Amino acid sequence: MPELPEVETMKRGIAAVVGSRISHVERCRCRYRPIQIVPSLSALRRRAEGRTISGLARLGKRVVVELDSGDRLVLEPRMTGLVLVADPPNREHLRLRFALEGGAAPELLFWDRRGLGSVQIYTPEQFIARLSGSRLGPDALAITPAMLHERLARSRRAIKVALLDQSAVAGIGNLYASEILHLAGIHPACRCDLLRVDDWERIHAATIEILQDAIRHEGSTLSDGTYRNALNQAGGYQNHHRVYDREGQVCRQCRVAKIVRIVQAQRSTFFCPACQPKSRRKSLRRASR
DNA sequence: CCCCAGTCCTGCGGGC
DNA sequence: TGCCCGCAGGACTGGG
Repeated sequence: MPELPEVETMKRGIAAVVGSRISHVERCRCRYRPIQIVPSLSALRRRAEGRTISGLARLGKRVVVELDSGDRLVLEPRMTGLVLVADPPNREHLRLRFALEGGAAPELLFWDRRGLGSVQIYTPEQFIARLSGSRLGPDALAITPAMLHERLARSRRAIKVALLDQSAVAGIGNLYASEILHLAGIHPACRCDLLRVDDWERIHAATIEILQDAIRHEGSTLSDGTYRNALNQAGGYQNHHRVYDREGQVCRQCRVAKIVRIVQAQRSTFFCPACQPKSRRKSLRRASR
């Protein structure tokens, strides 16, 4: 579930690892299938051990650990992965341990309950080839209204489905796509190619506002409790959700309609039928009555 | 190229 | 009480 705000919170939470030297990389013994390491555990060890962490970045839903060699260590939590510098929720799902020296944090941990996450080590060239251009779009907090329009406006897909396309814009996942469209007042099933310029401007503004607000609250920890920050603490944004996981509850904006859940591309979408009408004309007619 | 369905994985909750 | 099934949705792949 970690999307841009959760991954940004994880990245900020591990700031203490910058300047530390990675003394040892250890794949934890556990009864589950080992998580994917690209290209391999031995390559990760060879290229990371002895190196100093020179910086941290985030790209979409990935944490990027920059090494003094120029190599980039990419931590990709996917559904249930966590990046920690404190004790993880349990030991049994701990996947990878980076022992550190010379800094404030003794270790950097990758924990993943479902094991869908992935860890990669890339040269600068490999990093660009894998994580830019046609593979991964601009980060959702760096994109401009014009870029968003350019990358999505010709698509015939529903806007909610298109916002999940990481090659168009990186960082938005299933939860925040619903939140963004509610703030923008746009029905999630609207076809991208039927949206107008001012619709894209509202989607862009809502994207920035929702993601920044969620970062301020350190992300969303849903009822399954999986997401935690780098210190194994829950986020707070779940208490501010406009629509996500609120099916049947009254819309916090209009205070009249009830939130509806639909399925798009095999994923849940939540929206308010009053605040997000299918066509603008209908809502204008309603407003003028 | 565009888009969708299927796949990976584990934990949990509902139905019987 | 236990077992089975469906669901959760990150990214990727194969195929229409």
